[in-house]
Amino acid sequence: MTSTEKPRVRFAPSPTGFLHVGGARTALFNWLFAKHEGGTLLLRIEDTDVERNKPELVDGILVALRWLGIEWDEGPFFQSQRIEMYSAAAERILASGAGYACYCKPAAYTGGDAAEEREGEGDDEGKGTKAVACPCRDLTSEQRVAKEKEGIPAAIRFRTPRTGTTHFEDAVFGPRDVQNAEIEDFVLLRSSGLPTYQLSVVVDDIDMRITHVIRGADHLSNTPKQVLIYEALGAEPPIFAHVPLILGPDRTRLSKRHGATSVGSYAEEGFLPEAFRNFLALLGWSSGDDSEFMRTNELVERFALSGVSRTNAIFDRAKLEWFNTQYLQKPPVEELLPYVEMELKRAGLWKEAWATTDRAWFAHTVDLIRSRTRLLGDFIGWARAFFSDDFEYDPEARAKFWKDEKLPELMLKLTDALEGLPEWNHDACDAALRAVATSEGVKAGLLINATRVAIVGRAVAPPLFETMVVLGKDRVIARLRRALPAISAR
RNA sequence: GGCGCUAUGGUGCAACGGUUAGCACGCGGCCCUUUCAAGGCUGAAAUACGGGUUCGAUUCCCGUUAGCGCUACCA
Repeated sequence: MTSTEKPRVRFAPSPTGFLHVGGARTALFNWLFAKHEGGTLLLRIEDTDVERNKPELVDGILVALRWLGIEWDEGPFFQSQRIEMYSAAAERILASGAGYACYCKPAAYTGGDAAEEREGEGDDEGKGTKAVACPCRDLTSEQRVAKEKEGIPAAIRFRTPRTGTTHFEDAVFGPRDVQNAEIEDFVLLRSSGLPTYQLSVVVDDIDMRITHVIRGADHLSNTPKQVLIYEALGAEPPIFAHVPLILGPDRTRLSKRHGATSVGSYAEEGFLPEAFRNFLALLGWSSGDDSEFMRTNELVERFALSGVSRTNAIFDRAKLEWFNTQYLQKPPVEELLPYVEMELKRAGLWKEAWATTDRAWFAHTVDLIRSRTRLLGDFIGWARAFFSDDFEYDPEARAKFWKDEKLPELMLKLTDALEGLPEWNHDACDAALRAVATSEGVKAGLLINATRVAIVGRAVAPPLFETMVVLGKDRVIARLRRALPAISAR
């Protein structure tokens, strides 16, 4: 890469049906880096594994990326449609002598068992040895011809140098030198003709002129193999940036056991994309100072690979929720309106007027409610009564605030007093209620709390008088009268 | 097993040889108060362990331990 060139990065997930939070963070870092540098982000689907090569498994990833607001400039490209390139590259490596045909039968990986088996057998030898080369490495041409005649399908392996070291630069982990003796003769092209990850990733990154490979640290150990391929192909390796992994609360890799692990599930739960982004950005990266709440433009402005940490991070849902609360409450309400609209539509509560004639009311109401929300679902949850007359009284709220025996009588008086109000605003309601409390010799809080339950059905809600104004006189009076029997019944 | 990476409160990050080790989430308390939030103040809480190097180590080096990753004809 020449210094005048703008960086080109890529996000290259394999199709798993959904976007994992770890993948989302990798995508985010790539995106932030590209935006910050004025570079280009490509999306590439790594579907060379036939079992994962299903179109429907890609959709979930695209949907999740769009939800996150991560847009790519080129792609998506599908490796499954570029197969010829990989075999051509493998043939070139074979022809150059940097690779060789291997006729061994594939040793299928079976998880921990295989590893244990390998340990178990040959206790005396083989233990603690360096990477062993496949016997096919040194086949004579006659032997090779014989194998071919037998019709044994060949894979192409890389002929790793037995000596020397392989070097590469990692923007996060620094310069790295690995002993070639530690690197086995890995497979480039499977006997099926399909490439392995090591090959396809390099061929594509060369072809797509990728300048910075930003990916999970789980790829760090295999990077030397890829550098070897770059060299065999006569290409300059990119700069690597391996970002630490995201772990579950038990410090193991994030998985279903830890609950929600796909970004789609957070979208459904009512998290805001920007809150999720901000939270994710801080998992393994910091701006250098103590800034945490950073709007997206600030994230883009401040993002740098030098701020990426080398230690694995644990996904902390409580902090995610805190971020969501911040993003629900701090930005201008207008930004929130579309999300609330979607939520209301989902619950079948949406009225078109709120987008037109009553837009001001809608904005004001959302503004009032959001001061005590944590998730978007709260708007149709405890705040349902702001948007619908069809709501229920929370049993706990009733038990707590409709307990006083004088309440039926008091509430009737209060309702009448409110109904007689010539003006309906915060102060008028406030004064009317306090007047009743004073003349009846009770604390205003008694009436305030009882009224809140009557008009919104909940013990937890925004300040009462503002709520009354937003709901309007007619509704408040109607709801108070409707609640009277229930209050009497307690 | 081999190779590698990492190691600051429960969690996420600061401090990149000299600070009373800072911030945020979470937790406790107080203030505010009309419920609940938000906000303000405040408390408890950390340099994994052992050796070096240095006038001085969270910081540099070595070892130990622990966690994680890789070690597939998965990606």
